[in-house]
Amino acid sequence: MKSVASTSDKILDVAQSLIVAGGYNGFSYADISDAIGIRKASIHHHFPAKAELVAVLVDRYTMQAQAGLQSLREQAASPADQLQFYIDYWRSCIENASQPFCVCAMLASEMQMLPDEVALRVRAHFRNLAAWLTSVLQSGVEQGVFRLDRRPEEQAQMLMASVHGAMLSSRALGDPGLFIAVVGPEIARLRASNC
Amino acid sequence: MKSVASTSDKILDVAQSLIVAGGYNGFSYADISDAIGIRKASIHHHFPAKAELVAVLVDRYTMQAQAGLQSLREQAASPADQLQFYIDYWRSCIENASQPFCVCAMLASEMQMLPDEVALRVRAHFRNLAAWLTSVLQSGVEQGVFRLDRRPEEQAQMLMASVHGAMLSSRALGDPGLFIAVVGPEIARLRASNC
DNA sequence: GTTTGTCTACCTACTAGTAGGAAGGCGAAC
DNA sequence: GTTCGCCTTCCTACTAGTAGGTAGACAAAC
Repeated sequence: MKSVASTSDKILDVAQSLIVAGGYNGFSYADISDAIGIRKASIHHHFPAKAELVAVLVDRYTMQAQAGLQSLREQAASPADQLQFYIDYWRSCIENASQPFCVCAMLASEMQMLPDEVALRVRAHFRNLAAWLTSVLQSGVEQGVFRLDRRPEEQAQMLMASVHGAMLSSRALGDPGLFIAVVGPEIARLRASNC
Repeated sequence: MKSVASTSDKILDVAQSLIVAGGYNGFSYADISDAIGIRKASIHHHFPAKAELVAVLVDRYTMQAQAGLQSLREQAASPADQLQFYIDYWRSCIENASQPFCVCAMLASEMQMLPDEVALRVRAHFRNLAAWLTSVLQSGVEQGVFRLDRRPEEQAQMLMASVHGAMLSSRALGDPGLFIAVVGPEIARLRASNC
């Protein structure tokens, strides 16, 4: 329990923001070295190979995300609030530019050339997120706050795609507000579908 | 009017499929060299710098896309069919793996580290596509085949995000069928919103 | 006294890009 | 109708710089 982040955490932090910016091939050990003032060889001491570094990074990211989503499920009053908190999290990440893209979404776009150990973990994150969204939607239906016109699994996939697509449009068009303009109506529709 | 593709077209073709697979930093002149059996220096003769190659590639892609979308507008009977043809195009690209991702969507994810000349063109493609979708939705509303609960521009952004997000999920989960499973219901909803 | 973390110094392979020349097509001058 | 110069295309051979990764020394901490 140190007061400052450990070197390996600092390495992962920097690597993560570099991946968010430019993907797997968009950063090098030299970039990390420059950013935190440590020699390249020292990074290799903590993470012998690049694929391993990114695999550990994705593991950490997935665990953080799972923990965050799990606590959302436990703390937020209704499934509608849980969904709202989830997209609000990303809205703030994008609007204050602290993390304008999901690491796993970034890596997923490069799926075809990712080392296996990384690709498997990225795929797992997508499955986890889809499962979480499905479970939230399912609960919402049971509690009568959502009215879906598709099975919860399908609706969850649609929602996840919308979130990632909104991140991409937001980035492509350089308009942080576009994220919520796209995702907002999408979740509003789940609640208001009272035909 | 040659029977075979010119060298520069072959270079662009190969570069495009390499970008679709791994993005801007995911290919090199050596990769193209290997693929079409020409020396690296010869590629530099046609495209002196990498940024220029990709800029020309995006220009070509955008022009092809614009031409295709334009002819869709002119040929397909109703706006609903136009939309259906559009997503059917991508469905077949993804299912037969001929082009499992949009070049500009791929590049958009790397926006932050793209050379300006490329980034500007990618952004233009997003604007063009959004404008086309807006115009199709608008016509659909006027002809009474669509019933939107948002302004056409907003609905177009939502649809575009859905398409790109569906491509990403499809790739991340290695499930080509997921694309249509996500996008299909999304456009079905535009037609069936007869509350 | 071994483990941990960092360093300097190095390696090989690859990156984008350049210099300069050979081979051939083509139109004009003689 | 052949020679001339220009242009295009491709080549070999090279550059400077960067990629991921390694070997081994050193100091502090356990």
